[in-house]
Amino acid sequence: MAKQNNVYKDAYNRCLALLGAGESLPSEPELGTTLGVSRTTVRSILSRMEERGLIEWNKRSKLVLRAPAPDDFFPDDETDSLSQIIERSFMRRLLAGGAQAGMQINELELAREIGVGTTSVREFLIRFSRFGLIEKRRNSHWVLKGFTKSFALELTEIREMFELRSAAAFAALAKDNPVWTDLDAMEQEHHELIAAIGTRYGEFSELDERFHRLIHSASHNRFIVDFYDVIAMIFHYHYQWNKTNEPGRNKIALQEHLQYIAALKSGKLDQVEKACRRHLKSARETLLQSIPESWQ
Amino acid sequence: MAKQNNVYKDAYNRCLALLGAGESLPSEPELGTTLGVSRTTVRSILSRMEERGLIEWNKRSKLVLRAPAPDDFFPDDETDSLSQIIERSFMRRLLAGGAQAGMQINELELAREIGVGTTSVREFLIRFSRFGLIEKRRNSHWVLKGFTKSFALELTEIREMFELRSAAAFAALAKDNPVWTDLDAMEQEHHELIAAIGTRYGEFSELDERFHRLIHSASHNRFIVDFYDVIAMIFHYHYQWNKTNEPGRNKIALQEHLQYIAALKSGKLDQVEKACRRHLKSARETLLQSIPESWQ
DNA sequence: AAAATGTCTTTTGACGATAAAAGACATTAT
DNA sequence: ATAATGTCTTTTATCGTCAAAAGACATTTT
Repeated sequence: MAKQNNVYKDAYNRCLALLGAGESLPSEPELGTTLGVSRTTVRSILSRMEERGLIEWNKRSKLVLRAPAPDDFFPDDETDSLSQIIERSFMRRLLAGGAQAGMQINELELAREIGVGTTSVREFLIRFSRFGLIEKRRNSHWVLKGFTKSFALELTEIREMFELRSAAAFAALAKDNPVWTDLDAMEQEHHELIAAIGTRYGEFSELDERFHRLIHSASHNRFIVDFYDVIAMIFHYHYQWNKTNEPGRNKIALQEHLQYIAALKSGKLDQVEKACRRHLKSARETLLQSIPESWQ
Repeated sequence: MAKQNNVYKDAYNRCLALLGAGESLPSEPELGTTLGVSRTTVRSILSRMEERGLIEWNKRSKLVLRAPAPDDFFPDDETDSLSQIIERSFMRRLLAGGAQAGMQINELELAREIGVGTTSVREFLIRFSRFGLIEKRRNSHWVLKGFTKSFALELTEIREMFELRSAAAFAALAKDNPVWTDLDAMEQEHHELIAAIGTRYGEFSELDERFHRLIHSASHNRFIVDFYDVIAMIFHYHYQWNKTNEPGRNKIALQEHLQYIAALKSGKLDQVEKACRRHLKSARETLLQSIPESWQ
């Protein structure tokens, strides 16, 4: 097989959600924009929907015949992109413990075990290398540097530099800048999540990422903005890894965010710095706690 | 063709330089270490040297028969790695002017024009993306962000943050740390280069990179150290691009380095900061001047 | 016995091929 | 005349393949 049609399958599943709403579907270009795919893929989706009796399709008219049933959806594991599959598989091995610093990474072996071609694994490793966890030996294997304490410290050092600077830039933005509206909306979301933290604590991770990305965007610096990808990646897996007292930790973080937001709104730089430092310090400590002692 | 044997050719050329010196060559493993290649490649090199009558090879004895002649060397363009070829070719187009921000980058077209496979071009673009000059649209083309003024400003902003921090860490290192010896040697090199700046100004670029990398290494932070790759890459092509008053500019930079070195040795943090700031400011201005107005 | 050599196996680097997905252009509908 | 559709071309994502290069192991030399 040359290429999986997961883009089509994923877009098809997302398109099923649009069926309930109206009486008929919008035009092909509009659907393409909504789903983030080309018209070619939209037309494949519409073809299948017609075949499965979900819609009646005749040129511009796309009448919805019935609501989608559970078995209309493609299975979740068929909608993942290859790079997601490889990333998950790779991170599972990395965090599963057996991964010692200095270990060699074998492209061919990885590809065989995951069941994909070597090209995809190579490309993944090249993209992954910017996270600072692996390193290439010229004309030879990759070396695992390990998810160690010093990795976490180096990562958070940069994070703190970048976020302090971004926060200061944010606080200095004119009050008519649309980011303040975004911040207000997020503040509201924080209150709602704290109120229901007992059941909704799992939603913290996503809100946390959106909040910090908003602040970093104020730096107007692509290197700072891009670096948040590294942080988000590490924290994403860290959250999956360390579940001890998750609701409690998340509630504290949310409260720190609220103080941080208040400081930003006040426009007082010393308060912004203080609130930012406090929050980043506890984020760092949480990250450090999740690294097993054995990895030093 | 599956793979070029440029590793072998490059190592062969470098190995020819070792022939003049002694009466016979060292062992295969030792040669491998010296040349940075495997024993397999070393043995291919020795085979060819024997065929060409350069050495007499019998097991451990590798007697040198004659000094290498100019036509013993492989042509320079056969010793470059594919990624170097692609990088040069890509940067030439980028700096040749026709490259407007927002332009699409076509993998297939690039591959055809350079005369290489698409896989190599894809891998190059993925690696290159960390320089912040291009961006990928999912399932689609790459977009050129352009070598613009704002790119230069974002790059130098990070550079200044990282280098100020590294310089402070450097100045605080214990006096018995081996980096001080390296710094002394480099100071000497600076004096020598300034004395002969009229003819040797072309050597500045390499010394500049070594000097700044030494300082960054004191940060003990992989993200700071790795970021110097981005700076080095941009300045490498910038130096090739902007040749106006090169000896003069380089002399000034060398003198700034000397003040910077003196400040580091003094251990006085305020002086280090001042010298570092002054040098980075003039480096930034030189970079900005080389960006054509038309690129805004 | 420690290191070097001879021989063989495995992995990396790079290519062409192919289905999926994007995109271009002419035609048709409102 | 603007936008949507039908049709066709081009590009991207991924694979299998193969030579170059690395690496492993047995054998030989000092």
